[in-house]
Amino acid sequence: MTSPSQRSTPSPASPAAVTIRDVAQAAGVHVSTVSRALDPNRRQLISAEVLKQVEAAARRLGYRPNRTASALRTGRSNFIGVLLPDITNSVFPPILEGIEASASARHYFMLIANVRDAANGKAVLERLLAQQVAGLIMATVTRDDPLVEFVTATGLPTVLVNRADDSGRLGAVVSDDRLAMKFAVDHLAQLGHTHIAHLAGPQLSPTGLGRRQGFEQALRDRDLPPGQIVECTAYSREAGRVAMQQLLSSAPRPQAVVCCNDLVALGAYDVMHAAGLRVPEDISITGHNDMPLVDLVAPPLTTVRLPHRELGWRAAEMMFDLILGKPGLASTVVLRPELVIRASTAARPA
Amino acid sequence: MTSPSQRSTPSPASPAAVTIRDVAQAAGVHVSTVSRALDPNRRQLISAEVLKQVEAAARRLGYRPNRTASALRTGRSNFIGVLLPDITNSVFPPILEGIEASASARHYFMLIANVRDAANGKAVLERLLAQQVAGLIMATVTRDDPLVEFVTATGLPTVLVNRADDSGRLGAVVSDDRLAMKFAVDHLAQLGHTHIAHLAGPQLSPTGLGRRQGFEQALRDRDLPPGQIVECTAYSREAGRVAMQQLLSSAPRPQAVVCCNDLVALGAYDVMHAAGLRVPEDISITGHNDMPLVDLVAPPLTTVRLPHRELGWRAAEMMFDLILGKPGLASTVVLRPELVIRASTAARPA
DNA sequence: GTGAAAGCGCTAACAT
DNA sequence: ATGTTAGCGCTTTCAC
Repeated sequence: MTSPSQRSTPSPASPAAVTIRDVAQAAGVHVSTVSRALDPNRRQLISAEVLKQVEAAARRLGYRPNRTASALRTGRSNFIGVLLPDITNSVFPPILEGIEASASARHYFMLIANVRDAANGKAVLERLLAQQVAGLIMATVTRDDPLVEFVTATGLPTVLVNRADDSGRLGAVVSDDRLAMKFAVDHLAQLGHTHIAHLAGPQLSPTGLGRRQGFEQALRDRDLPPGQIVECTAYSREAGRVAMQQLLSSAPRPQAVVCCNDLVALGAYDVMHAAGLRVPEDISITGHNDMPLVDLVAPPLTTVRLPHRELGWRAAEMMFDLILGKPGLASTVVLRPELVIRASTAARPA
Repeated sequence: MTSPSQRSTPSPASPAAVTIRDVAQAAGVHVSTVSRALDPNRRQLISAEVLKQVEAAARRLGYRPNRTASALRTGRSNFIGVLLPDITNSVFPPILEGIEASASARHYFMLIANVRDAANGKAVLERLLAQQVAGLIMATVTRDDPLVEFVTATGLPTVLVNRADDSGRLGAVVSDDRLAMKFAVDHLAQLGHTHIAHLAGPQLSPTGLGRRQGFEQALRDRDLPPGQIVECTAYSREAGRVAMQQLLSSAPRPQAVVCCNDLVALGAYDVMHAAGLRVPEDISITGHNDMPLVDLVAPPLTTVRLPHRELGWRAAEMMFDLILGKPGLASTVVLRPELVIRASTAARPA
């Protein structure tokens, strides 16, 4: 005869939340019957009549099952962790959207942690583990990241996205950086350029290294001479400016510059404009990522489009396969990028 | 004498997770002592010696407190819900960053729900409530949104961001849309324009209405004649194209167009280019939001910059005040935007 | 087909 | 200063 509000020790957060006990009482059945009736998978164990009564009572009382309690009891949460270096970087929102689509279809929630400083990575991961996340997606990993070791030791189902794991211990979904560079170099070569430079990303990041190697390989495949390479300190417009400045100060001036990403390419634009050089008449420029609006800058940027949403979606699907114990078919999935030709690349003057 | 692996009924998700009981046993003390020793707020109740032993045991065993269990016991989760209409819309990532900064400083996690279709809003909210979120931040609200009624009824501490609540029932943190429009109109008036039009946002959204009213008021304040107003069906480049087309087909052609956001302004660019009209020589254009890269489009867009990160941060702080039962000092916080003058606006030809 | 009972891992009275 | 005890709300054997 205990009323919902008659509970004792810890006072409920919201005033008198309705529990499964209240529903059982209202429906005149046992709590376990309510539990079964409200679970789609076990609903059929219940007689039609009782089922109806339970559902009516639940609705009438405004019953909302407490996921915290069921998670504790079953040992299964419906959370996945997502580690990002910078949510305002435009490559991540579509990746998140892909992850979210996969997760919410399974009624999972993402716990997003924006790990600005890599030194915090382990602490954040500890907090995520304390929340009993069922799996993890990491977009933060650098080469030889100690976090990979740590997360492997925990046994948490983990997949990397947008970054491969050199050690091969973790699954990953990435875009084909080498192919992307081949697309860019081939396009420039077809335009008649022979002296092609590269503004490379930080060589600590797998993408930075992969794109640089892809660039070098693509030149070799075409029998072109090795191009100048300047390493940027970051994937930013500012870093692009610095690198381009450095590139231009070294003779001879390249006919084309393949940039590790769009922001770096836009930094190169800045330096060219400041130096009175024209894109693409004096130097052709290519980017990487196809950020929103790079089709509207002057000149519209030729770049490589990555399947960002697909990247996130596939990474999440792979992680859920791991969670469900499905045999891992692929350890690294490599998705195909696409060259988008706009107006920042042009034929070499005859 | 039960070993960690000897547990019975529900098999643990990860093999033999270390519990507080294991630590207690290893340290030779009671679980409640461990609980106290590991809580910064109650640590001082424990003798230095025992404290050291407990900490050593916890570290040695790799103990990780289970937040699910403590949340169930205390009735307090460390989750906040965040409702977004579209995470790939560039205004939201910096807002999320601001929310995340506030939340993670308090050791809370965000549960982000991307509510693409407003019809799903209530279902998503139910799922969020089932997770026992301590508070909610909504960026999805339309005017007279039924969700406001629903969430008010639940009593969940809720704050709107980037959208005010017409009914005044919920706290909100917004940018000053009227002031923004005044900035834009004053700027154009100073350039000599007298015939100024507005591509308005959907009038169902609070921002769409507020900006439109701000526009009209700003014209009146300057004793300018009422301008033509075309309502866009969305805040998109495509909707901007459609609206601009409609505006140009009606005589007389305006000297300047104030757009409800940057994408709409870029849609207006498209139509102008297609019609052989020049920005700003033939028509000046202003945007709203200062999206990334609009400083690099041709011509660089004059627009209104919103303090997006601050918006998110303040909304989260307000929500946490509500959660902690602090007296709500402000129901709606209005932040000041800033006009960024670039090259899409110019003086009226004499 | 339904009920009884146990217990997930933790915290907070209440002892002592 | 530490131990005892009683649950938080739910699911899942095990009976009947």
